[in-house]
Amino acid sequence: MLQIYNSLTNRKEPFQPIMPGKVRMYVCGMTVYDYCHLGHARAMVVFDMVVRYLRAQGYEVTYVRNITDIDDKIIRRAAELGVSVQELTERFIRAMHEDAAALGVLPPDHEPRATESIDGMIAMIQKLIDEGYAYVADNGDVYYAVSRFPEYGKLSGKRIEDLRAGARIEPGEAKRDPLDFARWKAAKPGEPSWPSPWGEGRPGWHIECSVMSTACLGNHFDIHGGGVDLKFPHHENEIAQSEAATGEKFVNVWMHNGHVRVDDEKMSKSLGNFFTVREILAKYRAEQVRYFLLASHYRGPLNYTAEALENAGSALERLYLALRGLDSQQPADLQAEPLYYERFTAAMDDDFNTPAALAVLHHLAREINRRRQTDPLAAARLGAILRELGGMLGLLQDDPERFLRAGGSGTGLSDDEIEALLERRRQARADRNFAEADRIRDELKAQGVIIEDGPQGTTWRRT
RNA sequence: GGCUAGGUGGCAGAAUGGUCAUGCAGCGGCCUGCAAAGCCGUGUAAGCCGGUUCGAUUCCGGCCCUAGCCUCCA
Repeated sequence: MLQIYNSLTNRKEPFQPIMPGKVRMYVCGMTVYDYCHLGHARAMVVFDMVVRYLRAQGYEVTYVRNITDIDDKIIRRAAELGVSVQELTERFIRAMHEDAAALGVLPPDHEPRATESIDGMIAMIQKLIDEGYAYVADNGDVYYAVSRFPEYGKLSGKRIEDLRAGARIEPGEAKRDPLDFARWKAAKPGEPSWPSPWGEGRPGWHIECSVMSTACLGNHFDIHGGGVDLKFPHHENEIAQSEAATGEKFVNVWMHNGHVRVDDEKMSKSLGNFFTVREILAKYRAEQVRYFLLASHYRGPLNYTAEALENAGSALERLYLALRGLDSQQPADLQAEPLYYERFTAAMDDDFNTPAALAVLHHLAREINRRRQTDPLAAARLGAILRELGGMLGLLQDDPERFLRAGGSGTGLSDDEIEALLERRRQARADRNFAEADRIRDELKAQGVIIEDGPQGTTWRRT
């Protein structure tokens, strides 16, 4: 039975979909004004893993991940770069899709954009005004009246009094209460704007997620995810808006992934200590990065270090080495070796414990290596299971030989050149000229090629 | 200051009231012409102080420390 840690109740709960066999899930995507950094990548990979596992367990999943393509930072960035808001957002949406694909992140079923949901936002804001949850201020802004929603703070565990003590009102705002937040911002000159019953303007943050999620998934759905930094105020405000507007419970299970850190500090744009996915992929293999992201539990912090990335690469290489040379035509019969499948499932059912699930993959690799000489058929069957379970994590889907020969760092030698050197070495070994054979091996090693002499001949891989 | 996580071996990182995590690195052995890969074996642990218990890394309390949120953020 799948247990998921619910941020709303702060404990693990058995997962019960609203509609049997179906899961409706929404995850907050990016605000597209720059390239994805590793923190964004973590969120994408973590929830991709969740979707893959749910599907592998037989659930029919509808997965929505939005794009926020209008907000203050986007407007500012476009102005800085001297391009239109649309040019800017298109550029970074394309980049985000490239990064996601590289990391093995499947496209969501729906990817709504804020700018395509303005009508829905206006409708929801109007509803909030009609119901008394929002008001039009003197300056033309529309604010949500937090005091009207008694359950405000239930997700983040905050009390309204505490929040009010630290809250402040920015110049130019016309809130009745410091906690109130803008739902519609009156247009300023030169900014993108849309017509509304309250005049030209643009939506405030938070409303787009309430609108896009309920539009795609209904007023009440199963899972809502995002980084922990969105818990407050973003998700708190989403609940306040959605439940006030629809009168229904919004989301059953809230899932929050932990931060990526650098030197024990949160990786973030404002601290400037971030690494973009592009920078990282220039140095490390995409699947290695994915392994790294899944090698610690999704709710915990994840420290970014070169050592950890290299460690992930070695661990992944071990799994591919186990798969190399096996008969890949064997079907994956998970029930044939129930021990591994049961342990894998037990790990994943425990709030998506991917580190424990990866340990099961390594147990499989060891068993394959033990048996590959004495019982190749059994080894191949275990290999099929290893690939199948790896697939549930979005790993091990590459051809092992291809993966190992590709290596991480580029080498100057082409495949043909390597093969030619290996042929010369074969001859040298046949002549028992080991000095020459070793010289060629050292030459290859200097070029980043590791060779292995086995019973079936010599194999090679790039480091 | 308020709220929330957490402090595990050389590093990363799980589970667990008494027995193996796992990976990387180390050491010994096997295999190999020598390597590599692999297999076998092995060492290293639980922030500090109390308490509960036959027994605690695991439960409870206090303290110390770290991170996050409280303002834009995945």
